[in-house]
Amino acid sequence: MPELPEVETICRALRDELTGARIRRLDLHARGLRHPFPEGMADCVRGKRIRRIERRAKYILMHLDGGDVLLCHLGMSGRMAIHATIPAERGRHDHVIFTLADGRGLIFSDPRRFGSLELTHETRLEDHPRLAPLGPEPLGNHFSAATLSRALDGRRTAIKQALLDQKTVAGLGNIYVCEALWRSGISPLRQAAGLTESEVADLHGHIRAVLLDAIAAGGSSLRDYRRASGEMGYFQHDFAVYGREGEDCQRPACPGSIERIAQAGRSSFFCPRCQH
DNA sequence: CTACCATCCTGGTTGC
DNA sequence: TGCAACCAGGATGGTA
Repeated sequence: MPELPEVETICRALRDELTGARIRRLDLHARGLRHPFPEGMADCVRGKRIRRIERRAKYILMHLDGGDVLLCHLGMSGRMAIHATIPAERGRHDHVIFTLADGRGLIFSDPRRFGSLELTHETRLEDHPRLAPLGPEPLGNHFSAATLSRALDGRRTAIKQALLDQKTVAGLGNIYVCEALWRSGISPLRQAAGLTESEVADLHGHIRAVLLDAIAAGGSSLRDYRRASGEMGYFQHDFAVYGREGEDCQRPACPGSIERIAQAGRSSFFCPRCQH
């Protein structure tokens, strides 16, 4: 479910609340979600302190004592919530429960079970099969108009598809791709390699801008997403196109209305009047 | 490379 | 009101 801004919002809250906390125990109430939980994960993390929490693409990385790293992906419906105490009754989709030494709980729940929780080590983090293929962080220094241009070079697939591909740039999903393309005035149907240099430069800037705007709003709360504190994000009110099929285009003086089409089985929302 | 398909699951919404 | 169809923010591996 969550895309980069939602994961970033959750990550910041977890970082504020959990850095330095010690894990008393980890209880797994499933064999795994998208992937099986690693053998011995609960034993490995027991008693360790959470040293540092960071985000890579849509993954939450929790660095523990000894260099072990928990790699968590929320999939489409995953939630991470901090509780002052462990609730007496386990929720239907609470698959992973961390009990901290101070009595608090961190609960990973995921109705659709597309999320994942894996264990690796700092020394081989970048080689991890989930992380190794990822493209640059869109808000990082290695993502520039030039690197985006290079990533799109020679790709005959639609720009919509190319941007959803995590190898092009990491962390975008359906919502923010639609929004960035609208802000850029570029049709999702355009061939990726066919964008002009100036269009790529616009797109690069708008990808960053829409992500920063969404992070500033605490992410977007559609069905499942909540911040780690349980609060909603608010960026869904600022969508220009996502989920706005039939509504008037918000671009000043544009008489168009938002259309929805399917690309590779996913919905694309755009204004055919001002996105070329 | 590319397009396309299926798959992992559950739950909310829509339409009859 | 009931029920079935459809839809969903993702990632991956297979096929042609």
